[in-house]
Order: sequence, then C-alpha cells, then structure tokens
Amino acid sequence: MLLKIEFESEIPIYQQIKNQIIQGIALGSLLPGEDLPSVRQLAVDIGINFHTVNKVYNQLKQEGWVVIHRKSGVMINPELNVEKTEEYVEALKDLLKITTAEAYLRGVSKEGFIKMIETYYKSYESQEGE
Amino acid sequence: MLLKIEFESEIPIYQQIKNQIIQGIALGSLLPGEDLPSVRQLAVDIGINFHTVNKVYNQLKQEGWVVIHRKSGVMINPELNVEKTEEYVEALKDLLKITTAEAYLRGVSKEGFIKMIETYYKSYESQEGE
Amino acid sequence: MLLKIEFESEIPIYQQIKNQIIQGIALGSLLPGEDLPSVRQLAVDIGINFHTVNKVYNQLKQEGWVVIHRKSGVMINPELNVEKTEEYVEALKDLLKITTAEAYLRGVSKEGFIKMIETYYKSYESQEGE
Amino acid sequence: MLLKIEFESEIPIYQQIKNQIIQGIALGSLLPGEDLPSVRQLAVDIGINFHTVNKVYNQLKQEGWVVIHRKSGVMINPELNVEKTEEYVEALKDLLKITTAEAYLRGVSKEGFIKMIETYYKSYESQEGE
DNA sequence: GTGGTCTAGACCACC
DNA sequence: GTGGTCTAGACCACC
Repeated sequence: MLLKIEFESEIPIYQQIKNQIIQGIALGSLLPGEDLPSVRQLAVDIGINFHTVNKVYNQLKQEGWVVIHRKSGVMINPELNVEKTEEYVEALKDLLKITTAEAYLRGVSKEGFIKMIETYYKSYESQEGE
Repeated sequence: MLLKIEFESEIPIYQQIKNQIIQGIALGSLLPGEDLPSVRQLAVDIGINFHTVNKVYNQLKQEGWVVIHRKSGVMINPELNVEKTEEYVEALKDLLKITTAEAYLRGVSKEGFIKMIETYYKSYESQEGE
Repeated sequence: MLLKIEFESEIPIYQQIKNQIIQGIALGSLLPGEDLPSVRQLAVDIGINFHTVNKVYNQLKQEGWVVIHRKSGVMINPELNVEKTEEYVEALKDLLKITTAEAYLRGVSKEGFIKMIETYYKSYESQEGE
Repeated sequence: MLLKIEFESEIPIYQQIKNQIIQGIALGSLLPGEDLPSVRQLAVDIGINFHTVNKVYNQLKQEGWVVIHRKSGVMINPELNVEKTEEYVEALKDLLKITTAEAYLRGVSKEGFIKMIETYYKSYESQEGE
C-alpha cells in the first residue's frame, strides 16, 4: 500500500488518503481483513500530522470501510459494510450530471467517456474470485 | 434560466451556480450568445451577496464559457471557447477513477453506471442542430 | 438551550454535548430548523476548545441530526434524517440487555424500570403537535 | 460459562467480560458461590492479556459481584453484595434519559421499548427460586 | 463572521 | 504501542 499525496493539490490531504484507500480496496491491493498502518505510523510515512490520519480512519470507519480496534489498530472491514443507499445514488447522479455536461461541451465523446468507465470497472472486476 | 440553489448543501453556492450554468449550456436551455442576468440582478434573484455572483462570472469567463462586456453585461460565449485540454482530461480521469471505485464497491454495476452516462449524454445531444 | 457540562465526568465532553442536544430535540426545546450557536461561540460559552464543538457538530451532521452551512452556521435538521435502522436497534438491544441485567440484580423492579421509561417518553410525547 | 468477545467492537474487552459475567448472574447461568476460572485460565481461554482479566475481577470484587480468595480463586459472591444505591440509580436515570430520547426520535415506540425491557426481565425472573 | 483543514503537543484508556 | 480526547493556534474558503 503506497500512498501518493500531492501537498499542493486543492484536494485536502485527508480526502486524498481516503480516495486512495477506497481505490486500493476496489483494485484488490487492499483486501478485507488486511491491516492498515497505525495512525501514527502512516502519519510519519506520509510526513503529516497524526490527527489528519486519525480523521481519515474515523471517517472510513463511519462509512463502513474499515474497523478500528484499540489494541491492534485499523483493518479493512472484513465484511465491507457499504451499501448502495438511495442517498448515495442521488449524490452519484448529481455528480455525473455536471461531470458529463462539462465533458460533453469540452468535446469528450459519449464513447470516449464510457470507455474510461469500462477501463476502470475492468480493473476492479479482474480482482474478483482471486 | 431558473437557478435552484440549496443553501444547506455542502457544495458551495458559487459552485452550484457554475454547475447549473454549464448544465444549462449543455442542455441547450442557455444558448451561445444569450444574455445572462447582470451580477446584481442575479444576486437579488437568488438572494445572495453580489460578490459571489461576480466570482462565478469571472471564473466562467476565465474558463471560456462566457464573455463579459462592460456595457452589454454577460453573455454565453458565442464561440464557447472551452477545450479538451490535457489538464482537463487528467482531472476527469482522476475523478472517474475514485468515483467508479466507490460505485463498484457499493454495488453499482458497470451497466447501471454506463446507463446513467448515456442518459445524460442523450439529453445533451438531443439539442444538437436545433 | 443551556448546556451543563461536567468536566470531571468520565463521559467525554463532546459526548455530553451530543447527548444534551439530542435530548433537547426530543424534549422540544430544540426545534427542527432552529439555529445552534456557532462552533466558536458555543466553545466560548462552555469554556472549551472550538475543535471539541466542531467534532460534536460534525458527528451530529453525519448522523442526520443537524445540517451545517458554511455561511449561516449550524441548525437542527429541518427533516431530522434519523432512522430506526437494524444496526441501531441491535445496539439498543445490547445496551438494554446489560442495563436491565444489572438493574434487576440491584433490586430495580421491572415496574420501577418501566415507570422510568414511561416518564421519559411522556416528556417527549407531550411536545407533539404543539 | 462461555464468553463471546468481539475484538473489533468499540466496547473495551474488559467491559465486555464484565457485562457477560453480570448477565450470566442475572440469567442464572452463573450461581452465587460458583467458581470462576482463574485469571490466567480465563486469559488463555479468551486469548487476551491476563492483566485485562485481573482488572475485570478486581472491579467485579470492588462492586460486590465476586469474592476473591488467594487460595481458592474467584467465585460469584454468595451474598451478591450489590445494592440500589442512590449513585447507581442516578447513573441509570441519566443513561435511560439519553437512550429513550434517541430511541423516541428514531421511531422506537414506547410500547416497543417497554416490550424489550419486559422480555429481558422475564428471562431473569424465570430463574428465581430454582 | 462562518466552518474546514492542518499542525503540534499533552495526557489518557486499553492491552 | 494502539487509538481517543482535548487544547492551542495558524491559515484558508466562502460569503
């Protein structure tokens, strides 16, 4: 698990970490039940304050991606308790609505857009059953 | 052009306005060359500070969506000077990467995801040539 | 809205604040749509650090009790988006199981226990329809 | 006496053990005068540090649930020296106040709440006189 | 003026 | 050694 943080990015550091962990799970490079570095260790590795990592882990816990154990630290939730809630789908639709609008106007073809989606989905699905 | 602002949303108001204007262009409800309300008029209509509208218009101009004339106000850029820059495509890919990862893990099928994309694209393409 | 914090309590300050806000909602002393003090103001009022209040408000938001608006601050969620999820009911049962066990052994009668429950429920229901 | 510890739970392990022993007494599966496993034995059985078990037993002794003899080990207090102290009742009330408030707001009816209480009490009372 | 992010450091509970 | 809580203070985005 290698995290690449862009400190100059407008995306907050804690969000970048969250994103990469969720992507790691989708890609299969982080498996359910797998340990994550401790709050303090990851902070040192990345070179940030441990509170920032703490915030990430707590949000991931709240959303069902990880479980936190006082003793043994943090691990990817063995039962990945995340769902396709109505709320989530609505937020996804809103995001895609504006994203496709701009993409369309900038000349990204429907086919090109869908091709990207398929590429990413394939990279996740290729992990299944392994 | 009717803007619906959700004041409780976590999306900044200026971003909501930008999004809806870009979507309006994609949907054909805002046509190239069409006038937009003045900064002060729109601010009053929505009930926000006119500095916020000012910021929106300036960003839209910066990105090539609108042109601003001191005399005649703001209009949708007749030549829609927006492009599929490498920078834009990279940002789009990054966004889709994390978005598809979470969607996949939450049980949104590739087909379901693509269907959403197609629906939105159709709503934009149906405006073409009119 | 008057908060009474016990600084010597073993219950964390942020938890005490959360509890009292939820109770305030149940008692009708905090109404949906009502403004809460700003993060910094409440911190000053109580005499604690604003980060502690921030944590409270963010958790309350996450659980659907309040909405946070960057400009106008925090208010009780007008639509109180909290539900009787299976997860919640399970946690409630677990809590009541151990609580009743100890109460029973310490000589709290079933009737006495239920009387307490009824008293609290009445205090909440008496607010309905007002 | 079978203890089920959830290591991923946010409830501390020592608290889980305490809870289950108290519930065992209430349910009659642990009888006054009955021997408990030795500190080291229980620690091995559960797979935890023996200091944790030590802490549990000492707290249970402190509260009057068990007696500890250096020679004969730990047993459920034959005289169950626990009482309905004012302090205990106050803490119970505080707990029920916040618990009912949230339950009420999440749509747990008074009747449903009381039904749960009655179920648990019945499971304890059915042991009486045996 | 409002909340959001990040840093820094102290002390604590659990194990 | 692990995470949890709280304080303190800086700087930022939004409005």
